[in-house]
Amino acid sequence: MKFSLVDDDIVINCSEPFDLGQTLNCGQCFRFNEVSDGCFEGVAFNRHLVISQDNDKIILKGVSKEDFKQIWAKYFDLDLEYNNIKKELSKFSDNMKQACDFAPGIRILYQDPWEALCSFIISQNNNIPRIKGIISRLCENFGKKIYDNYYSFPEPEDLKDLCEQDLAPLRSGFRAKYILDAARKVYNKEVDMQLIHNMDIDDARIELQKINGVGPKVCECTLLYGFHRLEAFPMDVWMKRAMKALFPGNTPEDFGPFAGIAQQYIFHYSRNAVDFNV
DNA sequence: GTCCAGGTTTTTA
DNA sequence: TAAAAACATGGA
Repeated sequence: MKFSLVDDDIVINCSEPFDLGQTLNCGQCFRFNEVSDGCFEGVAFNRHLVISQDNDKIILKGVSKEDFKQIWAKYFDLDLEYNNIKKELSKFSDNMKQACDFAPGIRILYQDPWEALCSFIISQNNNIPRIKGIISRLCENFGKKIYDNYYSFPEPEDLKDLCEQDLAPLRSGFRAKYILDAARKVYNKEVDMQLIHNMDIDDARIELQKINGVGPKVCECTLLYGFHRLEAFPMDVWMKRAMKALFPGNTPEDFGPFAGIAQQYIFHYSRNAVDFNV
């Protein structure tokens, strides 16, 4: 997508679907908040970002050309042509088309793999407001201050020597021991996040599930949102309901190489538009 | 007080 | 093996 430097800001002129609210509030990331109408503030890749949308323009405040190219263009997946992908997905069935059309501006973020892993460990048997709270406290307590009240996501190294008691301020419950196991195994490369990038996806699945507290669902979320493996297909309670009601008999593989994108549209659509009681 | 939340592990039959 | 129960916490 085309962008320009205006004063000290980056302005994206959207030629492809991109809705900031839909993208940041569809349950794939937990560190951005809407601070005013259409304006979001948060942290990713150790950088504080203020980003807002005005129709087809998206403005990244005070962002340099270098940071935009190296960090944010990749984070917001700006090189992928979602129009083409959604056109293909919509052919799958009428329900798939409905899901694509419900929130057409969703893009799959390319987050930091470790942050995605840790975030979705915290997400298990939990609700989104509380997930955000726990992650926020994790960053405040163990990350580095970046700007004002904004903190970086702590690295495995920052957590590896802690004990469960040290994580008590997070109020993460039984997930604390999982966070620590993940930090240790990623730090000592028992689970090598670099190698996972180039692994066959089934090997990557086995690798990630070496971590205590990481099962199929957390694993798929990590692969999709942290490694940008767009064929990964997280099956949570919502997706199970949706598959049964809207895609009976289908499996994730049926959706093809961009199944993960299909999943995100279905997930958001099911949570916000489908009444499963009828 | 009960139920539930983008699940996984542990226990039980 | 497969199905329950347990796991912390907090809001509805």
